[in-house]
Amino acid sequence: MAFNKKEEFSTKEQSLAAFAKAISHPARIAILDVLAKKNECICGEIVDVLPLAQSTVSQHLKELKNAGLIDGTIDGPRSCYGINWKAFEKFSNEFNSLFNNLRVKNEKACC
Amino acid sequence: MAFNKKEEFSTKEQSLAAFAKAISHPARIAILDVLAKKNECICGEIVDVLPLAQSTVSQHLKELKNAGLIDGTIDGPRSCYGINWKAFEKFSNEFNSLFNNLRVKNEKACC
DNA sequence: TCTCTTAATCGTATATTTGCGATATAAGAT
DNA sequence: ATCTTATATCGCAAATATACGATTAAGAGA
Repeated sequence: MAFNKKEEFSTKEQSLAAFAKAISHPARIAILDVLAKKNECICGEIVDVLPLAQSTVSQHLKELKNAGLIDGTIDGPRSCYGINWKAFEKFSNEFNSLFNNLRVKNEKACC
Repeated sequence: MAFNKKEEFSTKEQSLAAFAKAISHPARIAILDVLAKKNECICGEIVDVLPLAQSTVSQHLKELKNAGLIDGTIDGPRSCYGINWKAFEKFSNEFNSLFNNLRVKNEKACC
């Protein structure tokens, strides 16, 4: 049981679900907000702003990184993060595609 | 530990995160797709289309319902589901607000 | 009434997520 | 060389999510 059946769905569905998952926690939305405001290159500043421990923030950053939404580069003793705008726009478009698709499909079915 | 710290974030962040969570599983995206295609009133048809057991589909439907994205009405021995387009548009707009907000904040920070 | 169909719910197993403290790592400062 | 600072990672605990089969509930039809 509890086998992972996610791969039985379409690639598009999986990709959208993965993106949604990446932003499915308020902490990660807050992180994106901080990164957008400061343009790039913030590290422990995020920890100061969020009500979470450093290790927890680090974990959330890792997830955003894995999802491709942010980039992280090591800059001396600290880490520099920034939004990957290219990936961000891609996802934003995919989202709107999904929304529009649902609307269009419904219009066709309706009348 | 593992205390839920979600409520320490802003209402907007929580609400967006909750919506993202609702569509963070391919099965739930697939369900929305089916509901859009058939306009409304589908029940066990979803089970036929998805590679999941009836009880699992029922659970996913419940989550979408809790998130407010779909409505379910009992129609005799069967259940009738449909997308709650009002809520859907609300979320769609909130999403685009988030995306635009991040873009604007970044432009200001940039130069 | 009894049966069939449809769907929700319960119980259970397993997997994943969330969170923290402690520890490791790595670069800069002293 | 050692100390400090910044972050990542490890190990753990608790909570949530995912999935299924079995059971329940409720209307439809014989």
